[in-house]
Amino acid sequence: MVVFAGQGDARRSMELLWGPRVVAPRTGPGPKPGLSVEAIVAAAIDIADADGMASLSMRSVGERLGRTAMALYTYVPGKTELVDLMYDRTLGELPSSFSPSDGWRSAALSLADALWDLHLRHPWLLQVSPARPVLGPGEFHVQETLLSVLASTGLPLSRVRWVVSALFNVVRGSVQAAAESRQAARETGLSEEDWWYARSALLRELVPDLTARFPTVARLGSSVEASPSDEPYLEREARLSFEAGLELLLDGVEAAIVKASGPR
Amino acid sequence: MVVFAGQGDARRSMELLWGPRVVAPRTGPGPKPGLSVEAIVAAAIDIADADGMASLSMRSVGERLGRTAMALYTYVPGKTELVDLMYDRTLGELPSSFSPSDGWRSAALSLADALWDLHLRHPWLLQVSPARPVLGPGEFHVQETLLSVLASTGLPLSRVRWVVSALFNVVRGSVQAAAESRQAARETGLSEEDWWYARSALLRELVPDLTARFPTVARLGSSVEASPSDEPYLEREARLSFEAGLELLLDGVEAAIVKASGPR
DNA sequence: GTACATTACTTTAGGGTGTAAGGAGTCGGC
DNA sequence: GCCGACTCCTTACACCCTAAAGTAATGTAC
Repeated sequence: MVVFAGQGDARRSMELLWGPRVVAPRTGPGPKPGLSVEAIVAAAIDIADADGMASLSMRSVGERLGRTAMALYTYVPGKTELVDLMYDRTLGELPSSFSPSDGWRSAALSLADALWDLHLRHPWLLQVSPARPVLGPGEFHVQETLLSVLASTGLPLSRVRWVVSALFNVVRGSVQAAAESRQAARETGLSEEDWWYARSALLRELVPDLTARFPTVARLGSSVEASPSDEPYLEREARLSFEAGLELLLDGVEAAIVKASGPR
Repeated sequence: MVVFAGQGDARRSMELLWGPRVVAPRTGPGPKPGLSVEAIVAAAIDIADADGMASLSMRSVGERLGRTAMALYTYVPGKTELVDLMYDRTLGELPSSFSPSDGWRSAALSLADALWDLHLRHPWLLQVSPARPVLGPGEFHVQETLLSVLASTGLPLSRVRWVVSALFNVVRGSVQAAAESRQAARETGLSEEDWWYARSALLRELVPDLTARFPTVARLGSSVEASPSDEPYLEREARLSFEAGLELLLDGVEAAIVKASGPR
């Protein structure tokens, strides 16, 4: 299920997101803090990377740090805020140097590539809904990078905004397919090919009139099966879909540039 | 959180997806079934539509039907399979008549529109991950509709596949923003404008050097604030992003058509 | 008409989850 | 030396999904 974000105390959340990463040692009474927000977030990210978002619980994070679940509540208001922090810190990992010196198109391509890699390294990112903005430094960083690269097209910023959002969606959608292909293979133990084979046999048995009911899909399916490969199929497919969708989108951008500068 | 799907008994799941909607009355001993798979799925969809995926539990579905949670397990193997059924049945609602008689572009536009509407009527669809295919009739129906409309461009089917996936991703991404804007306003009670106002005030306070650190984002933000409207902002924004992204994509498709048929 | 197999449904129970509440324990400042 | 502040833990509750076992209802076969 998609994890929601950002409905707790706004000020507290924002302070956690933007506050200094290393807190100055407290000068008051009481025992020294044994943990820190950053340590908690890092542990949570480790867990999510290794075992997926389903394994992320306050208990599991606490255990990894040698504490109980409740110990975390001293540092973090709740799980949603923790997820926000994980999301934002991870987005902050995106490299920022995409010089448009070689033209906006190649910069956009390598930026999209970096985004793809980022999501594949942290597949749980895809289970955090991007719709409600977190408004943290990482998110701003990504937006700034995307916007500034696409702004070098010369298009008005208000249109660049749409381009950015479409590009982001295309990347997210296709990398999601790739990530879940991997995850599924690992979790079910079934290789993807075996899974697919079993399913299509079942389909043929239970729905004999499949090709008649969905002719175009069937046509596509047969053309696909004719060209097998050693690579995991769905993952390669996702990568191709990513590249093709991106090209399509950038062609659209190019057309928009021509249209905007053409009738001068 | 994203709901996963399809890891139970494959045969049972497929039979539920493709089997007849009205089961023939059983002939044999035992009490008469008081429920049916379809009734359960319909109740679950009602709950998800009204109160969101978070309120969907086996208990809540059972209660709505006047039964306990466990009663459902006679009809449905588990919650994941129920979600699969909900997903697939809902996708089946997509209208299918998009005649490309007025040209592929207008057909694609109205198809995308119908997809948008469908997702806005059933926002929980966006919380079901589309990566792992359910392989039910509804999903096939959507794929068939998308493919056949885009196939009328004349592009080779293998490329149409990419177009379909990119289009689907753009729709999903933008409608997700719109849906969660509504949902957030309803759940938090805070109007979106108020929410945004509070957040941006906080941002200015906690991050005084925001415009220096993220100049492009800041430039966009100021240009946006200059043109307010009575409509909910994020939702309108999402709709505009949808339309613009779609146009961009279709421009890309047009360019591909020209390129393919040009050098003849 | 009665025994039996079969099915629908409930109850109980076990192992998860997030987190509210209150009770230790620990340290600095007076 | 003690107080107050603070961190951390234990306990507890309210949910969640679902396995297992028990109960009631139904139809068939004798």
